[in-house]
Amino acid sequence: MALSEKLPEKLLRPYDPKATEERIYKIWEDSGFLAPTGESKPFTIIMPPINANGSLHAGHGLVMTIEDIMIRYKRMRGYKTLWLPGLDHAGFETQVVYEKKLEKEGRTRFGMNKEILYKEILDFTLFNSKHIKSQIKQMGASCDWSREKFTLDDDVVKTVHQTFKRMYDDNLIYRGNKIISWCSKHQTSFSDLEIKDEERVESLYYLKYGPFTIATARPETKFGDKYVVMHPSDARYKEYKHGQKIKLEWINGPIAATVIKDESIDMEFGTGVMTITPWHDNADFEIAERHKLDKEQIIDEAGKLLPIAGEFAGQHIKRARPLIIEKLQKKGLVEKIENDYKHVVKTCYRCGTIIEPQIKSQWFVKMKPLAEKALKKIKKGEIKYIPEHYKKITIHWLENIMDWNISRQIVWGIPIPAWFHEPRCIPKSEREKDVEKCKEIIVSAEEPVCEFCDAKFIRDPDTFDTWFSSSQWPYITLQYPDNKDFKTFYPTDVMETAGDIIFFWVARMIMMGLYVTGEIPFKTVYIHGMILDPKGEKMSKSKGNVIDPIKYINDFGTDALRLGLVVGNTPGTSLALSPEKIRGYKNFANKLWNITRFVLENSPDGEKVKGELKDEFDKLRDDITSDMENFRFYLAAEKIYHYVWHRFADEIIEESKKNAEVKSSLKYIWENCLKLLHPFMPFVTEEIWQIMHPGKLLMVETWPHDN
RNA sequence: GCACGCUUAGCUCAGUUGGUAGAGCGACUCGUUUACACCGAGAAGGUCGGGGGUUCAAGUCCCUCAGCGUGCACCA
Repeated sequence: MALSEKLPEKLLRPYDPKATEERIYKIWEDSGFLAPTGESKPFTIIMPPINANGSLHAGHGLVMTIEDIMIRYKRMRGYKTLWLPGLDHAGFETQVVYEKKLEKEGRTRFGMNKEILYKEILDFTLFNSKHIKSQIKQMGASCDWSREKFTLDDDVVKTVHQTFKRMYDDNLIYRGNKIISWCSKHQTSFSDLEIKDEERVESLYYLKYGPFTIATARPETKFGDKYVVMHPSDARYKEYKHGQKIKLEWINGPIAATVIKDESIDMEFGTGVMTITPWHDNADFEIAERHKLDKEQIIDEAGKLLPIAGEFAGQHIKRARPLIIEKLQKKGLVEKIENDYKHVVKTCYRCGTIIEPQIKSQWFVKMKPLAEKALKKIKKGEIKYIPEHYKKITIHWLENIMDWNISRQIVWGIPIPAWFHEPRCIPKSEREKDVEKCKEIIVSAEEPVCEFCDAKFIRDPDTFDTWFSSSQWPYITLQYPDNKDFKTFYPTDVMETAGDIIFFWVARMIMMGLYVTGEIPFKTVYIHGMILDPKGEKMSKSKGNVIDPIKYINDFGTDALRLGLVVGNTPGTSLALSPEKIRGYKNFANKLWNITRFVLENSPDGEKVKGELKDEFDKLRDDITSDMENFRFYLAAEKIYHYVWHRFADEIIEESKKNAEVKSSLKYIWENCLKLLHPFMPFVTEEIWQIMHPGKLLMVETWPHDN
């Protein structure tokens, strides 16, 4: 009988992803199987929340592909799978994107009403969220939309506030007046991780400072320098005593300098003598703290000199430097200038502006106690890292961790629930002496009332570092502490993310998870590599080589893109993605289509495979299953690809044309191949399954196993 | 300065506990026979960065050198 008469008409034409993918996704969504079902063992992945300030990029495409592969595999293995999607307000990142938008419109955030600015960014974010979500669906992500979370949802903010209060009460968060990293362009402080080191060649100025010569790369900070520091055992300066005062002529006239002896001085550098600017330099700040020295601000938050600079006051430091040198030269205070001084400057990771350290009152998290708990768990191997060397990197970072500044001077973020007492108490007439009991700081989401006086509390205008809330993502999304989801799905199974946020996010999630819940937030960390452009270069907007994954989907179909992203992509290693590679996998999707046509036309139902063909397939199945269990998706994908095309299609089907027994085995093998392929190429395999088994879903078929 | 990673076919990369090198793409030669030209058959192409060591056996383990990349620290 000519079975082809029964074939659906579309099977007679090439496979058309555009006519298929959206329809198939809808079927999955409507099926209810995107949510966890059944009472079996759970398998959980919390999706790294996607920044809602743009479009999906190739890296996101990879996240969606790898996580979906894991979820689909486990779902077919019968696990109660939860893949929880989320979107990120992405505090500073989004604010920067929005500022650029404002700039294009000829506007600026400075001077804007804060509420209006917040509302505008919120609208912008919500608009982007819709777009991003539809792109996540285009990638075929079989995540549970009924549990979707946004980092500014009320319950998220509530938990973040609770954690802050708990840590404050536990003395793990403190208000510190310390030296912090300040970006004068973005007008906010940063944590150490947002600072990028950049090597530059600049001038090193040797200046006469009374009887000494000091070397400096930053003459514009030197106005307030009144301490001259040297090593206690430097023989060259043994005649000068610690605390000795020396009168000398400086930039704007005579000053009295005080000699300080400190062991942190490198006798080999320059002349072995330096002056310090504690307000604008980390090392100088430390020296000043040790010897309880005065600290004076020289540069304001916009990068302009303060009145202490005399005639230079109000000038931007960039412009002022040559003028200051000119003046020093006129006064005969410049001994020499070295123009090839190579050193590293700290810059803002977003705009490259040189970071100006400033002393500011900010909130800090005491990291040492948190890191210790995390280190114990990681060293014991309770969290598995793939690839493993990320474990070493994490341990190294945790062992040398510094306190974390979580205050940001930006509008777009979760407000810090802290209130400061008005500077002056307003005594309640009848109990005047109670005023001494007034609390300076109260941590509370709602405005507090002072019990002891009539003064008001002023809200901390700052917002949290976005990573402070992100680091709580696993237990927040599962609605710690009382929700059934938290009890069922925490600790989660896999955290799959990019290597560049291993400290920003992964390590902090471990610390916060352990602190708040007492348990690790995930058992395995899977770090994927970066996606590079076809030439192997990092994609960036400024280089103009950013690849839009949606373009690839339009040109070749999602399944082809997914396979292109996963084959040959070992964890932690970068992958150059080229259209040629993806085109190859588009052809493969079509190959599946044609195989199906041949199988349906030639192979009867119900036959099982026997003998060598069976042994061969069983070995492949076991091999691939083992690869899936061990996160070797790049190998599993390649193996099934190779078997289907070059063994099953090229040889077994050809053989079946002459051999009836082989022919009768085709359908059984093919159906099992489709199952093995499904996690990688969900759309085309599901579409084929719908043709072969109308009304059934491949997504929830059982993964091939030993009978 | 310290640490980590990479170096395998023209290109992009695999190679899981050591067993005598693979895939995709590209280039080459054929080919339309029961699905598929978004195809098939065939052949070409590598002293696995250099050097040394362990071993019966090394792309794989150890040492060393070089190049590339990344992270961290110091930085007057």
